[in-house]
Amino acid sequence: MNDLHIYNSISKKKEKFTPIHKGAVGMYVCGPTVYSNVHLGNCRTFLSFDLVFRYLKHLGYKVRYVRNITDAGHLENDGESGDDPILKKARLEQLEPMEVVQKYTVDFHTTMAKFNALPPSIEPTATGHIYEQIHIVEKIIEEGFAYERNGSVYFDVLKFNETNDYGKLSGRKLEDMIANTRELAAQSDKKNPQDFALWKKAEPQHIMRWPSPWSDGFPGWHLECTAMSTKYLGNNFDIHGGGMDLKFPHHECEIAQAEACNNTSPVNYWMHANMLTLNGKKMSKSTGNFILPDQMFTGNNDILSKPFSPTVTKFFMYQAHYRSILDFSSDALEASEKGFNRLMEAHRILLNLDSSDDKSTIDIEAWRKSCYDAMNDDFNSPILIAHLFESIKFVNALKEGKETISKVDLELFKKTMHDFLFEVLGLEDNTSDNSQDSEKLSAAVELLIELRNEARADKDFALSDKIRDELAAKGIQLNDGKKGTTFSLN
RNA sequence: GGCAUCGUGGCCGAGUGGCUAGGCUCAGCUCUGCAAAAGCUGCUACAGCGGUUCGAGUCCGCUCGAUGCCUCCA
Repeated sequence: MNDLHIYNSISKKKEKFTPIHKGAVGMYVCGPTVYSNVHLGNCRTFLSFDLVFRYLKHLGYKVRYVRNITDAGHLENDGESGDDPILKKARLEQLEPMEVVQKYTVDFHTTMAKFNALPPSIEPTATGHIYEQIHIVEKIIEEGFAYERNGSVYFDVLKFNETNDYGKLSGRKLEDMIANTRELAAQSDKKNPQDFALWKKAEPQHIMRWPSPWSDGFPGWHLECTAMSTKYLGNNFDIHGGGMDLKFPHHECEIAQAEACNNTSPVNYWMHANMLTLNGKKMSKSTGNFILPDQMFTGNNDILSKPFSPTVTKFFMYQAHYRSILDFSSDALEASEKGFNRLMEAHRILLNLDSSDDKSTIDIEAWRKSCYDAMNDDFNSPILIAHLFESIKFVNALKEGKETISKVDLELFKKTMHDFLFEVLGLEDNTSDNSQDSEKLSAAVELLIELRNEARADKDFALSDKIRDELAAKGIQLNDGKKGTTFSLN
């Protein structure tokens, strides 16, 4: 079916992808914490995994894609006085915590829809899986890898590390971590600073709380992902993804929890998407160094020279590999937009091409293979896009009759282009919508083109240039070609 | 301080040790009444220093610089 290789963060190597169950893939991706609008950096990660999801499906796999919504309680810091960002926001906006969660979950969904990202197969919430999380804590205690203190339960990292390897994902050694611990005077219930909370007792003012065998409280941050991934995908599943910044401690803790609980390594392929930077620094909610998707789409921001559509933004992101840091700038986006428009124009020309020959003078099969080779090499979308650009040369040569193509090859060409542009990359050609309004506009502009051509025939260039320039000023550009004049909207 | 990643031509950005990535910009040409659009052609770079090798952007070492994680973050 394929020769897909995936870079596995835990082995730091590209490995041939072999799913646990033939023909099916289980994939879990850490979703957003819904206490504010998702910013563009958040979106990049989800779009990276949308590409993975789409390509796996395109290859014919039956994919169960689980992406959680974190709607409860992890703490801003691990100290006793930690604040839950959702609660904090609820106070700030004078809303019930679940109103905050609802508001930003909706925002997340509408934003991802604008990017034409596919919804996951299952989108579970932390608050919907309290029972499962409590159950895991009980099991970890039973296995002897957790202890209870004053109503809270902590994972015993040192104990775990005696029999397992804590730090194998992030490449850390526990002894180094201990050596580098800055002794913060905070009076903690933890035995060791490296331990992390599985269950936290709620302070009286903490609204989001659930009963448990240890206290009225809330689950630790890392726990929900273990609970929900294993519930829906099994104790051992194929792919776990997330942002690079979650590698440590979040994913490390997930491995520890799952191994402590189920005595098996939870994930076969760990994938980490790299950061989107702004001014050379990671986009981040807490530092304020970010741009919101809607600010991009409307142009309502101080960073960019003009608005950019969701599909252009996505195309820009896919021109870099998901494991590379990508810096965000107006120049880079404008370059992408021009390239994107050229690609879409070529695709429209391709759709109107006919086969006039039995023989092909271009090797579509080889080109098609190079597209798959690119994606099979750890989802290398920039290489794929380079090949798509290469095909523009074919399209133009065919259009001008410099090359020929057989009927079979032409169909294959069209299908391959369509598949990669729209199914795999999930782009949208929004430059040519066929709404009724655009048909009326088209009729009007066609009339002006006709009048202009009459003026040109009469050598009345003052008039013909006026029509051309005035339309251009309105964002309607006339394109004079050999076969007549067409127009495009800017 | 610890762990890790990265440093590619004017800009963005791929690169499995040996063959032109690609996009944007720019220049020339074709087309055009002139333009624009489109097309074609051109632009050989890999932070620095040393090493391995017949051969290194690609491997190793050092130096410089940047970033990420080590506290919530995609």
